[in-house]
Amino acid sequence: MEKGMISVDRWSEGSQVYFLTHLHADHTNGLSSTWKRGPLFCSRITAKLFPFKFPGFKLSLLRVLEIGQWHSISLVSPTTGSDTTVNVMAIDAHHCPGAVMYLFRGEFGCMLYTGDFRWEPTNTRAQIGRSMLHNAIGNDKVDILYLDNTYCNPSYSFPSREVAAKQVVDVIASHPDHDIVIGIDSLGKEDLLLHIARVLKMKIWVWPERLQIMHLLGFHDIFTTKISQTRVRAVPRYSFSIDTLEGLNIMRPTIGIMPSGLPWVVRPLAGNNNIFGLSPSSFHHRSKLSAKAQRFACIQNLNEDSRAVEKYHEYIYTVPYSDHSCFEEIKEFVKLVQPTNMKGIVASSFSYVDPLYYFGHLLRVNLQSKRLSKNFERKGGESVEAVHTKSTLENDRSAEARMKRKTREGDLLGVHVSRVSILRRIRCGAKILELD
DNA sequence: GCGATCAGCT
DNA sequence: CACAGCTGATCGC
Repeated sequence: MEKGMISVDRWSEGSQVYFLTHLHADHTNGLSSTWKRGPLFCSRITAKLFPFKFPGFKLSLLRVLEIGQWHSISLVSPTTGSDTTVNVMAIDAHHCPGAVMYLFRGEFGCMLYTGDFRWEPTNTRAQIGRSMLHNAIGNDKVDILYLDNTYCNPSYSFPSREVAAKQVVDVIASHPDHDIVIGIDSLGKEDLLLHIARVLKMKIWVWPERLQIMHLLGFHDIFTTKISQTRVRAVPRYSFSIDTLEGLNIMRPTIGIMPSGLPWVVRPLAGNNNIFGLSPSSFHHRSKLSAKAQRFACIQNLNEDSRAVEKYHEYIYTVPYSDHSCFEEIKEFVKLVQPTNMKGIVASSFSYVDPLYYFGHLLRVNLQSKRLSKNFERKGGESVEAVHTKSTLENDRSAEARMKRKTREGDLLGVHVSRVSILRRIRCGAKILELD
C-alpha cells in the first residue's frame, strides 16, 4: 500500500497523522470510539467535546493544537522515505464551537484546508482570523486551498449572523403569546441562542444531551431542560417539521423558526402549495435560468444583501442564519489567500460547483492552472473531471473510482457542474501524499 | 450481542 | 433538493 502523510477530515487507512476540523457528523464519517490509526489533531474545544461524541476513545491519541501557534510534527516523507517536518497552524473558522482551519507547510509546499467556515466582513473573530492567517502565510504562497464551497454560487447571498440573530429576536418579540421552537443540530448556532437569551432576558430550553454540551462549552444558567421555565425551545432539527408544528398548535399557539442559509428548509407535505417565500419549486425554476441570467440575479442579490425572514408556512419562519460563508464571503476569502490552486471540499448532490468556475481568475498567476481554468470554462462538463483530477492531491484510487461511478455531468444553474447522483452529501476530506 | 454500514427520512 | 443528523434494518464477527 502506498504510504501517506496527512489526512484532514478523512479517516481511511494510510496516513501518519490525522486532523479533525470540527465535530459535525459529515466530517467524522469513519471515526469511531475504537479508532487506533494514529494521532488525531484538533482544537482544544473539539478535544473537550470529543469524549461526549466518542466515549471510550483512546485519549492518548488526541493532540491539541493551540489556535494561532505553529506546531512542528515529525513525519516520514512518502517520496524519499527520510524524516521530514511539517508545520501546522490552527485558525478559528468560526463555524461551530471548536471549528478550525489548518495551514500546513512541508515538503509538499504550503496548503490551507478551511474545513467549514464563516468569516463575515465585520465580525471581530473573523477579523482576528484574517490577520492571523495573513501573518501566518507571510511572504509564502498557498499552493493549494481546500475551500468550504458549500455556498459557492452567486445565488447564495445572506446577511451576517448578527443581522440574522436580530431578525430572529424580532420574530419572537412579535409573537409574545406564542411558544417558540427553533431547529438546531447537536453543535452550532450557540451564538444565536445566547443572543436571544440576552436580548429577551429569557432562558432557552434544550434537550438533555444538548444541555450537557452547553455546559461543556461553559454556558451555565442560560439553558434549561425544564419546560416550565421558558417559552423558547431549541429542538433537534430532525424533529422539526410541518407535521410537528401542526401537532404542537393543537395544544398551544406555537411558531417554528428555522435558521438556515438555504432558502428551503422544511420538507413540504405532499400537495402543499408553498405559497410563502421562496419555495423549492421556485428555486428550481430560478435554477434553470441561463448563466447570464444567473449572474444578473446575483447582482440583484448583492444589492439586497440581507435576505429577509420568510414565512414558509402558517407556523414556520425561515431566517437566513448560516454557519457557512455566503458567496461574497468565499470570494473575499479567496482574494485574501490568493492560492495557486484550489479545490472544493463539499460535493453536494444538488449543486456542486467547482470553485474554479467562479474564482479561477483570482488564482495566483500560474500557467498550468490558468490553462486548466480556461479549458474548464471553454469545454465545460468534459473538462470538469480533468480539473478535479489535476487539482487534487487525493490519490485514493478506489475512492476516485467510486466517485466516478457515482458522478455524472449535468448542466444545472446554467453552469457545468459535476452532479452526484446519490442522495447523500459527500465531504471529501483531503489526503496529502505528495506534491502534485 | 456488538459495531459498521446503509436505506430512509427529516 | 439537505447546512446535518436520527432511526432502524442488515451484515459480519
